[in-house]
Amino acid sequence: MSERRQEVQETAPNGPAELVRLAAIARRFYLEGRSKVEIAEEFGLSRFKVARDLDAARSYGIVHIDIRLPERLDAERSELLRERFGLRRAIVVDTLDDHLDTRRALGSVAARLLSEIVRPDEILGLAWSRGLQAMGADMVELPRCTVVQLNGVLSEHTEAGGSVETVRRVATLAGGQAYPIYAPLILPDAATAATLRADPGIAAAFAHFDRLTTAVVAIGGWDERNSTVFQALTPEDRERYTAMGVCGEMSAQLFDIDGNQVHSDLDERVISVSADQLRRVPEVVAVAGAGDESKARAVGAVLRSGLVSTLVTDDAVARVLLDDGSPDQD
Amino acid sequence: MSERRQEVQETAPNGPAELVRLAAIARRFYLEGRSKVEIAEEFGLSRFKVARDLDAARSYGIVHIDIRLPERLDAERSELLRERFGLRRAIVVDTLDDHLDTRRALGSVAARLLSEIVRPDEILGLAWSRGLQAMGADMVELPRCTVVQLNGVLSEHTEAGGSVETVRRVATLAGGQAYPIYAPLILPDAATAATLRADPGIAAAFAHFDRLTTAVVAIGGWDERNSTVFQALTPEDRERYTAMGVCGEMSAQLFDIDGNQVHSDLDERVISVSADQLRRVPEVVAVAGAGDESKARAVGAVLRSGLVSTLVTDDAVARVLLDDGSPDQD
DNA sequence: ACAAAGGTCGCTCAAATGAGCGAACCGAGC
DNA sequence: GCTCGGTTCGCTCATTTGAGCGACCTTTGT
Repeated sequence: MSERRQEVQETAPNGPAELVRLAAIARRFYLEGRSKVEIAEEFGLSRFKVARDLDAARSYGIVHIDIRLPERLDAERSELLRERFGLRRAIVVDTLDDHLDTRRALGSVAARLLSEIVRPDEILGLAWSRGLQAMGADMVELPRCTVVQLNGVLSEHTEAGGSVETVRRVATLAGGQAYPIYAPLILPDAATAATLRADPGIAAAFAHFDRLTTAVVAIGGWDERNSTVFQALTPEDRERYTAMGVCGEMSAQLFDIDGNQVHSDLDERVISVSADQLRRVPEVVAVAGAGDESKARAVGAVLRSGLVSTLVTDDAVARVLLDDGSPDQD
Repeated sequence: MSERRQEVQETAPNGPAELVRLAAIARRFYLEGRSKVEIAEEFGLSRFKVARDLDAARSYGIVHIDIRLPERLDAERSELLRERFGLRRAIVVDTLDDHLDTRRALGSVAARLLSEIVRPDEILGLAWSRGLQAMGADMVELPRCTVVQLNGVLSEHTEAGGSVETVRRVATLAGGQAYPIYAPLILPDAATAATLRADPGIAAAFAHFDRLTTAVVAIGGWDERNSTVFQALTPEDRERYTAMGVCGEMSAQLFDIDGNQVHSDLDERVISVSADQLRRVPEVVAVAGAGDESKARAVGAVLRSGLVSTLVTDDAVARVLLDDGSPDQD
C-alpha cells in the first residue's frame, strides 16, 4: 500500500540514559520545533548525529505520531475509500456504538459538507432519503444558491417532512429559489409519468437538471430492509428487476454489481433525474449509510458506476467495502 | 520555558471535507515520509500550500505527536530535573502505583545505566544503600573494571547482603579487581577511624578514591524515616547535626538545604569517601528514591552541592523537586 | 461604488535537511 | 600483532524547507 512506512520497533533498546537523551532530543525537534542544527549545538553533536538519533527515536517507538480527526471522522478509511473507488472525496463517519444515530450523524456531516463545498450561485440538486432529510434538518448555513428537487416523493415516507420540505428549508436557508417536485417518485406507467413531467412546476425543476452544479443523492440497497425504492415496488416488479441483476439504486436509477446501469421500464415510470444527467453534474455527493452488508454492496455497485464524486458513509459500510473486518486497527 | 511550543487549538475548525483532506496530507507527510513537494504534486497544490495545510493540521490537533519512553521512564521530568539542577543526566523512573517496588525499580534502572555508561578499565566506586543493593542484584553485565567500595557498612543493614557483597558481586561480573571495605561506616571517635583507615585492606580501597572515574552513591534524608545514617547516630549526635542545618546526606557527607557541606566531627568518624574526593570524580551517579517529601528535600539539597552529575530517582521525588503537584500532565 | 483591512497565494533566497560515501573505529578471529 | 566485517561518524552536494514579501482576492464599512 505505502512504500515507505514507519517501522514499529527496529533494533535493540538502549540503556536508560540513552533513552532519556533520545526523548529529550525528540521533544526538542517534534514538540518545540527546533531545528536539528540548534539541537546539535545544544547537545554538542553534529547535525547528522541528531538526525540519526531522531530516526532511532522513531524506530524505537519513542516518538509516536498519529493522525486523528476530531469528531467522528475516520481519516484512514476515508482515504482508502477515496483511492479505491477513484472518488474526489470520501468521508467516513465513525458511528462507534450508537448505530441508532447513524443516519443523524451522516446527515449532520453531509450538511456541513455542503456548507463547505457549495459556492455562491450554484444550482444545488437534492434527492431524498431519510439521511438527506436529517441533512436538511442539520443544515445551518449555505451560500445563496438555487435548490432543485431531484425526484418525486415516496408516499410511504412523507411523515416527518418529505423531500419537498427539505428542499424548501434548504432554499430558504440559502436565500435562493426553490424548485420542489409535487409528484410521486414511482408511477404505474410511463404515460402518467410523462404527463406529470409536463406539469409546469415539475417541468421547471426538470429544466434545471442539465445545469446542476452539485447534486446530493442517496444510495439505496436492493432488498426489503435497505431500499425505499424496493419497498415501493410490487412483488412482480421486484422479482423482475432483481432478475436483471439489480443490486443497488440511486435516485431510482438501478445498477448491477459492476456499476452498470440497468435500464428498464422503470426509467420511464419515475419522476427523477436520470443517471445520464447526474453524470454531467460536476459534483455528485452520495450519502449512504445505516444499512447492513447488502447495503454496503449496493454502495460499492453504485460507486463503480463512476457517477459519484463524493461519498459520505459510515464506518460499517466502509469496512465492508474495504474488506476490512477488524473493528479497529493501526 | 520553551520559546516555541505547539499551539493546542488555534483557529476555527473547517468542514468535514477539509478535515479529511488535511488528515490525508498529514498522513502522507508524517507517517509515509513523503516530501511536501511530492504531496503537492499528488494533490495539485503548491508546496507552500502543503506546508500551510500541515501547520493547520497541527494547530487543529489532527496531528498528534507525543514523546513517550518505553518502560517506566518519565522523559519530561527527567529533562526538567536535568536542566533545573544542571545535571549531566537525570533519569526519573515512573513507579506508577506500586510504591513497594520503587527501590527495586530504581535499582534496576541504575544497573542498566551503569552497564551503559561505564567504559572498560574504569575505576568504579560503589557506596551503599538498599537501592544500590537492588542495583547490584539486577546488574547483568559490565565491562571489565575495578570496583571499589566507597564506605564502611552499617551494621543495622547487613541482613540481605551488605555493601561488601554488592561490591564483590559487581566486580565478579565486571571481571575486575574488588576493593571491599570491612569496617563500620560510623565509629565512636576519630582515633578509631584513623586506625581502621590504616588497615591494609581498607587503605587499598581508599587509595583508589582519588582515581575513581565513576562513583555510585545514595542520597539519604535526615530523619528517622529517610536516612540510614541518621538512624545510626545517637540521639545527641542527631540533635547536634540537625542544629547545624543538616537536611541531607550522601555517603555520610552532610549537607544543608543550600547544598553546602556541613563539616563536623562526623567527617573524621566515618569510613567513607569524602565530598572533596567525590567532587574530583568525573561521573557521580546518585540514586535516591523511596522516600517522602523530606527525602525529596534532601535530594534537592545534595544536588545543589554540585557533586552529582547523574541522578536516578523516582517520579514522586521528581514531582516535589519540580514543585509539580499534578499527578500527570502534558 | 470605493477604499481600507484582512486573508491567501506563490515567489525569492537562504537555511535546513537527506542521500550517499569514504574515513575511522571496534571487536573477533587468527 | 594483524586483517576482516561491521558499525559509526561527519563530510559534500543536491534537494527540501522556512521566512518574509508583494500580488491578489474578499469582505466590510463608508
